[in-house]
Amino acid sequence: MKVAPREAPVLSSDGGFNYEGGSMQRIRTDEVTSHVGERVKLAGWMHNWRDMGKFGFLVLRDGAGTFQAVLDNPEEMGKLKGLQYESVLEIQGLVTPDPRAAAGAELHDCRVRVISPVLEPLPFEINKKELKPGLDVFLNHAPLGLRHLEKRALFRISAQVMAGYREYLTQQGFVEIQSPKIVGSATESGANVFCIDYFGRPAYLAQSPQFYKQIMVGVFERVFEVGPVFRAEKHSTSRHTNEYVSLDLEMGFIRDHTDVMAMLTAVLRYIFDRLQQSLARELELLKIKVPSIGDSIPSLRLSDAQELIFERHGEDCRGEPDLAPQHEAWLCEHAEQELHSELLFITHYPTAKRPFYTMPDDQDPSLTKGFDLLFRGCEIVTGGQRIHRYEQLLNNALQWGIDPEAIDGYLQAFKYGMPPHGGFAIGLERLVMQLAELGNLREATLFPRDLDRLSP
RNA sequence: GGGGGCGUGGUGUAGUUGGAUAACAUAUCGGCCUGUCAAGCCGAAGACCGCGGGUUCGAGUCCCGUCGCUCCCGCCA
Repeated sequence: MKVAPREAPVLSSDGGFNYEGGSMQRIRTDEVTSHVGERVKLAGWMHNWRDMGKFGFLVLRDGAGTFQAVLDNPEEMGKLKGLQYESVLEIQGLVTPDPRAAAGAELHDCRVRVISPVLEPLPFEINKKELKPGLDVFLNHAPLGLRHLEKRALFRISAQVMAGYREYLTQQGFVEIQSPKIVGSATESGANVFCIDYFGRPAYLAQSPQFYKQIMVGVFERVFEVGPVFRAEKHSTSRHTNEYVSLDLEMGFIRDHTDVMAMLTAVLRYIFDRLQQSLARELELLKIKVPSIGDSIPSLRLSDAQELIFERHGEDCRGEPDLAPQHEAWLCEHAEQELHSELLFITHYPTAKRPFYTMPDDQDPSLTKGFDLLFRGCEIVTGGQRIHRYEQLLNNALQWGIDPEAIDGYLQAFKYGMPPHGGFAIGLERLVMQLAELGNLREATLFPRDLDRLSP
């Protein structure tokens, strides 16, 4: 891009935020309307500038939102000359009520101060209603693109999902933990792990807090964790990345996996209610329809689900150990039409397909007390009851070809007594992706790590 | 690891069975405008059509290779 050289704008002598007359407290854009008739100071990014000739409208954006200032002084307007959008400005002005302004008020008689000028044109527009660039271009410019109001709304939702998760579980007597992300052995066989050099010894990035949260059930009974997990799978799909945030939980003294499913149902209901209360504007902006959860989420056994697919779609996947993405989509269609639910539990996956610590079903030990939760056609949670007796767990480990030595620390918890327990892991980005009906998991990830994306 | 699709100004797209100065929107730059809010109007600049080779009188368009992106499958959250 060729840019004509311009004259650099005149900056304040300190170039910073504090200056003479800077004794006035800066307020945020969402506080302005409670200062009608007063002079206030705002600071933020030049979101838009509509030059009408003798005057113009400057839309300033800060962490809270946007606010309009009217500039009609040639000297103040001249300070914007040569500045691109996203320049950081400070504006002092009189809060004046005006029905013509979207907020019902605006700043008049403004004085502008340039804090950080932006001189190079932006690679794409971020002050329009919709963000135009394709995924790749967007992600390469994430530091800029994430400033778009829709992206901000999305990641506020993401933050509130985490906050709601923490809030509800804390109320229910759960203790938040942080398990190590550098581990000495792979948690679950099969899944690929990232190997790192740990002072000359091989170590791995944790692919799940599974062992640690189970161990901590032995301490607190009820624990949860919000943290990153790492998967070295070389997959390239719209619903996988190599690092994501896992909302984990593990709880003791359960009757069976249905207690865990009930807790999951309750926490999701709480999160969804909370979103509607605290982020109504963001939900509206993104046209998000939050699903309603009744007394319970409908549930199907895997074998029944497969039977249903055979009957309704003619595809025979009966006997398969797992569902294909197409099957999940079909089942969710069915759940929405017949059961009036956008969420659907699938239970009783075969033992052979689940990890060694999964509790087998009492009636049929070839099946497990494990479940998945599907949401609008995509798997967002996996969970189940775990084996709590030492001998049974040890035998299973051996049967699965796992060296007990390698998971010695984990087994220790069981040797010294563990209650019946179970838990689950929600994929945060998956949940948000499905909630906002996005086409790609990366859109729900701030800085996605995938097969060939390591920055920004 | 396997399969499909797409690469055209900064960005997003159009470009017909191969045909002459590659179009549109927006951004950028200049000008006009006292109520914009995806501002509007006038003007300018900006792309050798990802790269390499081939077919042809002629390639953005067809073929081969290559690189990049994207989607699907396997695996999973």
